[in-house]
Amino acid sequence: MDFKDTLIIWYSANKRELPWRKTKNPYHIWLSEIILQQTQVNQGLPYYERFIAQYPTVFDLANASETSILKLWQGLGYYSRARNLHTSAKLIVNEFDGEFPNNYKDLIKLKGVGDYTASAIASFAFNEVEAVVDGNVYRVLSRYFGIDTPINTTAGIKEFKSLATSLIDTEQPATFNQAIMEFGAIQCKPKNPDCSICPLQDSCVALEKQLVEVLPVKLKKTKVTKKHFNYLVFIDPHKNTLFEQRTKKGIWQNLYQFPLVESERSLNAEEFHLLNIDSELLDISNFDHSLYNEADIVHKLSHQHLYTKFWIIEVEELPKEAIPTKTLTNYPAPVLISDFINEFPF
DNA sequence: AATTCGGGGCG
DNA sequence: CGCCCAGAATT
Repeated sequence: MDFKDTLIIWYSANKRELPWRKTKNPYHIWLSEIILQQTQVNQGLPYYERFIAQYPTVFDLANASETSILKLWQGLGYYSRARNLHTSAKLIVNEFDGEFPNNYKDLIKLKGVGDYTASAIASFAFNEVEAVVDGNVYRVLSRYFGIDTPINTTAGIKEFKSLATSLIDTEQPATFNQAIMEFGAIQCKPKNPDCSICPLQDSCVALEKQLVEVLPVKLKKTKVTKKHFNYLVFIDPHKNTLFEQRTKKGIWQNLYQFPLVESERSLNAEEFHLLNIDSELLDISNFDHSLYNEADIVHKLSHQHLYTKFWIIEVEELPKEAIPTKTLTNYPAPVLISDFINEFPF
């Protein structure tokens, strides 16, 4: 029995029941694939259910505000996915009359849809013969064929896409793609796979050469940078506060936060008070403050560690764009901020 | 080709 | 602590 048949038989016996596998609706499949980018199934699942419930069609998503989409996305990370989702939904509605692109070539033109996602939608929704190559597929192929080409290089990307294309079951591309990914997620998993029960154990090069824990090869990523964040939590007598949108490009773009002052290092109260906090709308030359957290709250991201302090500043008056603290949870915010909002007794 | 984008889970 | 996750866009 060949590679594809073994995988498909294994899949039929071991697959999980997942909601996006029960539909051919390209919009729903698209939503699931964007949500699942760099995200484990268990983490993405509740977000998928909420998005389907709140935005049942591409028209609902296109007509929504970006802020409400980001709010529903809150906590999932990589927020450009949500912004691109909205951009592409509007394109599909306004330019394609709501007709979803139905082939790889057109799908990959959508913002946020690259080779993997275009292949996934094209095969799952439209039965196009296009091989998916995600993290699972890299692992399965590199191990089974004993390939040590680094997967995060141009050469590796080309080599594995070509190999996957040569292996796909052209009669059932959707099932093959699901099968190889599920196999990577459950059987040929990153750590401590149980090769003794693997249906491919007799022909797996990595198992034979004891390379299972070595493959796939991945070039090391860059080191993390450290930053020091000081959030200014103003509170006036009416329990209003300042909460503003991050408009700059970069991390957490278009999410909301308290006014932020970065510093070179962690500040104590005296050093903080000496900061020249400049604001046209706010005279805070003489304010009283207290420190919410004595020790820095360390928020760790893939390539940044954020050492954070929240400074509570009680003032008599705030500019008119101040909002009631009760409404803070209506806005999309980074986990770092929303955790504070949920914790702090306003 | 290298970097940037989040957050959570796991050994 | 480092690596991984149904990757893509930007530099």
